[in-house]
Amino acid sequence: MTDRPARDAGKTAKSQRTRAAILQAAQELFATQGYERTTVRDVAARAAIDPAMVMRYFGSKEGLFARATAFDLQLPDLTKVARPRIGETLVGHFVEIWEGPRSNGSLISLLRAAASSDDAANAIRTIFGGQVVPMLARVAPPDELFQRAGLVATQIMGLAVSRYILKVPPVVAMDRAQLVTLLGPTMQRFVVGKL
Amino acid sequence: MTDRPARDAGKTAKSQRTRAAILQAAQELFATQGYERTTVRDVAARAAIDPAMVMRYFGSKEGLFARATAFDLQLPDLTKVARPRIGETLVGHFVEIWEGPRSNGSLISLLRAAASSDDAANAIRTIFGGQVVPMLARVAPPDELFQRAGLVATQIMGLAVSRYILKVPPVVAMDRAQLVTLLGPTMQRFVVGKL
DNA sequence: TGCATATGTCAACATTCGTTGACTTATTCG
DNA sequence: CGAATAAGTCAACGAATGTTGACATATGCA
Repeated sequence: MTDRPARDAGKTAKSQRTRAAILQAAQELFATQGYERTTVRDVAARAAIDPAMVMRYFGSKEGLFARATAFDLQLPDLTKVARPRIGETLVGHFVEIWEGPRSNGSLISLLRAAASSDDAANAIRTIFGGQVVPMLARVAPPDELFQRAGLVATQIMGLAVSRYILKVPPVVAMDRAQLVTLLGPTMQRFVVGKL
Repeated sequence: MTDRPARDAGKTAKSQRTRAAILQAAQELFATQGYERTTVRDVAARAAIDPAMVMRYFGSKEGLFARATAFDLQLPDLTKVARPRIGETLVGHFVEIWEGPRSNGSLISLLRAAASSDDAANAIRTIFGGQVVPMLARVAPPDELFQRAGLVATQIMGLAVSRYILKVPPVVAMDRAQLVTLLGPTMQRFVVGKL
């Protein structure tokens, strides 16, 4: 016998494609409808596969959600950014993550889910603690680091909520350059300015 | 026959009490769990009444939600506030609404629900258009009114999301006075400052 | 008191959901 | 080729949900 211990693991190229299709459908639906309103059947229909395949590949709806919302912010090294432009850089980077070509709806999915799930909220806190705080630690005053990180969170999350979830008209109407110009100074103050 | 056209309308004092109990239970649950995860049975259990009573008094779960999230921001008249303190006043007012003694979880309920419901998101947009914009119109430059209202939205909603939904630790740790001090200047700039 | 109306209880409904297991088809490899 | 394994299909399950209607009880008025 061949020593293949694993059964039903996605090995072939074809399976990778359907797996990716499920993942993409899930990301789109989670991002636009949140966790509860997104059903396994909806995901399967959009991916044009059988609902049972979702279970085969991801174990459960929660497993699928965990995979669909795993991502890396790829935050910049702020020590390599001209100090007066840190605020603008940060705002631009987040908007790029949300709207840029490589964007999937991951962060927005998580944010939507966090509204009714402590697990999702905890995932966002982990991202902040593990990615945003370390980034700020390189340029912000150490004794105010967490406070400043919290302030950054309020502005960044507020932008995301207003623009992508609540869809507040004037916020939706702003283009990326405007967002950088208008929110950059606030961000600058939160990171390295006088509080 | 008596010409009473309506049947089963809450007329007696006793019914008003149970009606209020249902409403309070609903507000608490909607605020902490969001719309989807809050079941009619949960509300009934917390109010110590029968699930059928919820339907009798509010028609449907959606009807209950609509009643539980109807509220008035009671925003201040900014023309009576010293101009340099407008920002601090606004931040303090919102925190008071959210945490003060007369607070019910209405706004937070709506915010949670908006994550997965376009109707709820639209309700928040209506509140902004009907209450926040008119308030700002009395002190903000008219040609930038909507843009400034949008910026105010990003900061206020961001604070609410970070503090009450995501529960970002440093944001939760700040007391009201700190919030006013830290976010006041940003608010000030968004309302009457140089953009 | 006695009738009418409001208030509350109970059980059941139809539907939808996540999940499972048996089955069939396609693919790989000796 | 032909056996073994992966990929995909199908029908059904048990549980939970919003909602309904029949029924029982309490209350107010003539």
